[in-house]
Amino acid sequence: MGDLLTIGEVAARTGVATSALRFYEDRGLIESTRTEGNQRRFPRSTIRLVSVIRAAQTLGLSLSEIGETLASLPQGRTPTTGDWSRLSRRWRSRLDGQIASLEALRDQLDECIGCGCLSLKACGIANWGDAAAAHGAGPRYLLGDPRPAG
Amino acid sequence: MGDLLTIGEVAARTGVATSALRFYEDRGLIESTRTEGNQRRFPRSTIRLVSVIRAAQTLGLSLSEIGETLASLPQGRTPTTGDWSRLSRRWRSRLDGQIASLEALRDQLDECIGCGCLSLKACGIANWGDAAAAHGAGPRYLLGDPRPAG
DNA sequence: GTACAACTTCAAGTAGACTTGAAGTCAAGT
DNA sequence: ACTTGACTTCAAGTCTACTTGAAGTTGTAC
Repeated sequence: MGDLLTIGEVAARTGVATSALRFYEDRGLIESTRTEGNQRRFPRSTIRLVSVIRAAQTLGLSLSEIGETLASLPQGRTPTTGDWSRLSRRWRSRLDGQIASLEALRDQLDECIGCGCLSLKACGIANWGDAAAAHGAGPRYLLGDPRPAG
Repeated sequence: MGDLLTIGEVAARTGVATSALRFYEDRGLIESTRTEGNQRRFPRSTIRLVSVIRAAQTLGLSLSEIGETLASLPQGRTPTTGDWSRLSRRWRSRLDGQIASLEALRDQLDECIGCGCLSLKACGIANWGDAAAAHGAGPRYLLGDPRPAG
């Protein structure tokens, strides 16, 4: 009723499971204070923060990347209008890059539809594989994984 | 030298690790014959097939989905020009959908850049979280996960 | 003052797509 | 023949992002 929310309230308002919220806290993405009885209490701003985290995930960012970005905000938390704007702009760039990747793939696919893929040398599909391989082995992120391997 | 390749040769030509190729075979995505000494020998067409598998992964398809699609090809393997065209067209649709999702997200982000995200009610960012939550819990696929949960 | 939902921690499980390692076999060059 | 690199199988490990379960504690409504 003050401006502190229980983990269940945050879960209800964000649609994110309490287990996920504890997980986020564990990873340093969100923070809480504790009651005398050791229960978590989150500031209201956590709701917005969780929304931002979910949005960033939709953009393909990993939790650790999101954490780094959030940690780089001036005071570490409770960002200002300008902070949000910068964040939005940064993610917008990433989004643009992803869209561009997909469009390139679409163009290749269009060529492929035309050629029927019977000539490996002529068809772009052969190069898709090569391009993907250039990123090295390991778990693969979607959309031409712009992330470094580390 | 004939038209049969060792697993190492397929790996070298596709950039996909031998362990991954064995994994694909295990999942029924590719097939091989065996030498008398029990070593795998792949037809040349496997190179193209692996390229297609990688491309499909870039589109966000899971290996099992890719397997289903490939299995639905007329004789199970060695597809014709028309088969590839149909595949390409199907995947092109998916690609278009993904691009549309990202563009929608970009539009929301643009609104957000304008509003500064200080008003939860007015800003689209609050709805990103809601939209994501609507997909339910569990491992999340990128790009508005168009896949069913099963 | 007690019932009961909601909370706590911690360990283990899940899914997808592989990789790594162990222990042994095959193929090709000299 | 023999070495050596490529191959074999199978089990277990890796990574991300969580979920599930067990066993116990807290907060609040009645």
